[in-house]
Amino acid sequence: MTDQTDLTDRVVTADDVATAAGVSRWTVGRAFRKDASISEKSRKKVMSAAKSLGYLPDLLAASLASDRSNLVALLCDDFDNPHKLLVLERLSRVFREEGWGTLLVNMRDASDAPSALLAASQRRVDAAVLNGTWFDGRVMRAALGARRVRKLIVFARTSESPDTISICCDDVGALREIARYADDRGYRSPIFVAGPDTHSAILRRKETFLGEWKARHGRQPPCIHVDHYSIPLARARVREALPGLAAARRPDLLVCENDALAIGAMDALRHDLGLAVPGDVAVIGFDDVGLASSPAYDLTTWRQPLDAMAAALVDVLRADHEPSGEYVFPGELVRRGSA
Amino acid sequence: MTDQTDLTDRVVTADDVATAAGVSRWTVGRAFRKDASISEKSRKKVMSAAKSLGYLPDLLAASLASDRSNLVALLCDDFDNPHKLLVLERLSRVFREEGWGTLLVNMRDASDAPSALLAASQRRVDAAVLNGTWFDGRVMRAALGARRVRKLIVFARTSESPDTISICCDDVGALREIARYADDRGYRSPIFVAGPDTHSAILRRKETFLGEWKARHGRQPPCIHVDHYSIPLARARVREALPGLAAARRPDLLVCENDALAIGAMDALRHDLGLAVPGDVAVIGFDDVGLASSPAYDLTTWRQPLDAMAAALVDVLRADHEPSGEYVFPGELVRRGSA
DNA sequence: TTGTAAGCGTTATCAT
DNA sequence: ATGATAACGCTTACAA
Repeated sequence: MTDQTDLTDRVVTADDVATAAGVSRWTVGRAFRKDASISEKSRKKVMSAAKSLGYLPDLLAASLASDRSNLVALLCDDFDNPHKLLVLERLSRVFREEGWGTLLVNMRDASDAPSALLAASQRRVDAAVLNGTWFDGRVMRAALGARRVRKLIVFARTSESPDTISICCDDVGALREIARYADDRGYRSPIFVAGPDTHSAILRRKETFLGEWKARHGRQPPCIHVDHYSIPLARARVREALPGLAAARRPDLLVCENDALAIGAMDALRHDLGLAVPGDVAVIGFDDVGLASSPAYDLTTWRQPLDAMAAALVDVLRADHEPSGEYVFPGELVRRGSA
Repeated sequence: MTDQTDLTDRVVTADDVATAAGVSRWTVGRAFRKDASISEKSRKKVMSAAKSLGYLPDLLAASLASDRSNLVALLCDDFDNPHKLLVLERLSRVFREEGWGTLLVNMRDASDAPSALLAASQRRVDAAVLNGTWFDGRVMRAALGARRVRKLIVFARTSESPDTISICCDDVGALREIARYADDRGYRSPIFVAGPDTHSAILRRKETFLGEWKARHGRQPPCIHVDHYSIPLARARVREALPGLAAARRPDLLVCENDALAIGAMDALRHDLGLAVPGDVAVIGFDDVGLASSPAYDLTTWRQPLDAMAAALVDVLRADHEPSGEYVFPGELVRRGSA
């Protein structure tokens, strides 16, 4: 038996505002919606009553009733990569600008991805944005099985599944141009530094570079694989791998799958192997993280078109229908001192 | 008029599971709660029915009914600081481990903070964790006014308001020890590199260092202020500020309020001013971001006790009552090559 | 241990 | 333009 007159510590509800404004509860709701058909007079009355009572619509109740949560899940892993911070900042910002809340879900590893997706679906997120490296086809299927995730968008990498939307940088075009640039600058014995095989294959950066170089010079450059996109790990792997190469295969350039690998590689070259960058070995990265422009690294790299990608993501999220396919954006080479 | 027998694309609800399992809807609910009193037999029946139907409890509806959302809002700004990535990863991970969702709210600037807090409160978050630099007392008051935010926790800095909980590193103890270390190592003319005045005052790192140094040597070291905790900005400010100092005040050490400032300072020293670190000028930072251990910087710094701080945060969030006060943890000096 | 009634605060839908 | 009805899917009582 709730006493309507006892307002102590009770949450202010639309009914309270309605009573205060002398209108119905539904009119209060309309006043707070953009598109609703309501007279200016009513809206004013409602708004002033709402203000004096300190009323704010309850998004939880609204979500339940409307079956739209205005929540977007952002599923991430790979927090070692400094590029992640750029993405998190940008996406959480544009989501908020669009009126969506950001549900950040930290996927620990590949096996964790399906459960992360379920966690999101239990909150009826309007969409799930996957920005990570460690999920695979299984995740996609789990996601599509979770009926409450209406939209599944793979951000910053291509998707293996045809049913999903993916928004990414044109990796193939990028690596072609990087190969051309390396060739033009006179480098002749590059090595490609790649991430873990599974993810590397999806990015298609490695195969593109290797293929393009082979087309130009008839031989495929060697590769170094790093198990994780982490700066210290890349450093360790490059330190181990380089001295083992026959002298004839000693590289004059390391083309790296991303900046984390590139920075780790530079650390190894300079501080473990005593080589000068770019004097002895040049380095090219990918992402253009903040550090790439620091004078300590001054890294030639590829800038992902984050503006365009974020804008495309918003468009896709806004769309009423279920779009699908790939949205690919070009990006640009950022020439600095390292190559 | 919903047709109960038409299951096409309908969300599976507790009622469906109840029917399938031959129990009541409430028993289904109990089966999914940890503490509920339910017979093992019923639970098994329910769970197998749930599994075969693909049922998962709807957290939205649960939140509305129970008035607990199991959502924690994480209000952040200062995404330029690489330390933010450590915090985001850690907190989103422990929240998930505890069964809480993370609502990431990106505060653009100081004026944005109150509205960010309201956005969180509209989702009935169980708690709001503030991890940022740009909010001030006004935000606190706005937050406490928002009745639906039950707990307000300031993370990684002290709070100005006595009504809030704060979990932070012992900045005062840290800077005392840094001053002692600098003194012991023979540095005699340090400069303190601080962030924006408002925030700097709250951290108390600057005043602690200055005070401690004055107590030891009778004079207060000069300061350089940077408007933002950003690496490039710190670089620019140090580049401008250092040459202007009289030769007698030329520093042999820069003590920096955090690693972002320290890294920017090192860039300026080495690449703009042609000075060797630590040969000509030593540098000390604060935070121990990933970059600090890179050989390019090899930064002596203070490691915030993130483990302990995250654990304390969980305890505070778990607590039924409303704890308050400051939870302070010590951290440790990480000695590397830069000082 | 299990079932029932009464909400939680909103919105979709229809009626006026 | 506004009001009324019936959900949305669950949980907290409390009764059996």
